[in-house]
Amino acid sequence: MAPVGSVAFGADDATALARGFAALGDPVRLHLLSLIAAHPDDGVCVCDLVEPVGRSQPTVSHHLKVLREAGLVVSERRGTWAWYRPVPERLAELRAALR
Amino acid sequence: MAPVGSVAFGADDATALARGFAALGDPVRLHLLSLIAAHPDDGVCVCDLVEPVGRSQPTVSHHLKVLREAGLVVSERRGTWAWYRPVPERLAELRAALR
DNA sequence: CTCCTACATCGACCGACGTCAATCTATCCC
DNA sequence: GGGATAGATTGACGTCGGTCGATGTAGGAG
Repeated sequence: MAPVGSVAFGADDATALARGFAALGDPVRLHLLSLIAAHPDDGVCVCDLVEPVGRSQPTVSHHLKVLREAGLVVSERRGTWAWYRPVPERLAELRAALR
Repeated sequence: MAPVGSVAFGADDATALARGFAALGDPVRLHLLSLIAAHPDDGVCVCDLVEPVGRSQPTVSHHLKVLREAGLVVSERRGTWAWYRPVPERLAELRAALR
């Protein structure tokens, strides 16, 4: 992925990157991501995310969807519960763009 | 600044970080920043930014203001023209948060 | 099958955002 | 001063995004 400092900067790259950064551009989502990234291996149950961020369950679900569609996290169903894990490659991708 | 993966994640930190990432969450601003960051030393004249991004002059001015208020760039007047330079420390700050 | 729980989706509200035309401000040149 | 140019600001418009209550869906327990 082309870094921000690159002279050549395609519109496609910009859109893809912007999508990722936009997902990080909300305090609640940043908080959610920090909670999820704190458990990279086993992941985190959604039931443990609602209370810490102080938002309603639908709102949390909405933000998780944004993070999912931005490729920053992945979800997995374990019985009744949904578990979320971070996608470190995507984080590295965005980090690499900030050079 | 606390990384995303940190357990302790203050609301203030989250807001400050989100502000920065939100500024990066738009293709036009990402494009502008890439053009500005391509000349870290002398900076770039606004007159050389309008045409490449394909937006009106007021729109470009608006996006530059967002980047400025997010701390990602600084502006300086040189006679009739305004020159913008990147703030690498701020970029590093955001990059460091993505760990 | 029925009830309960966990999570997603829907609908609505409202404020924020991207965009441009028009205008204002400041600087330069004559 | 007067005119020209660069850039910021304003105002308006349409869209997007965050939020919640209500509802839908799927799995577990009995």
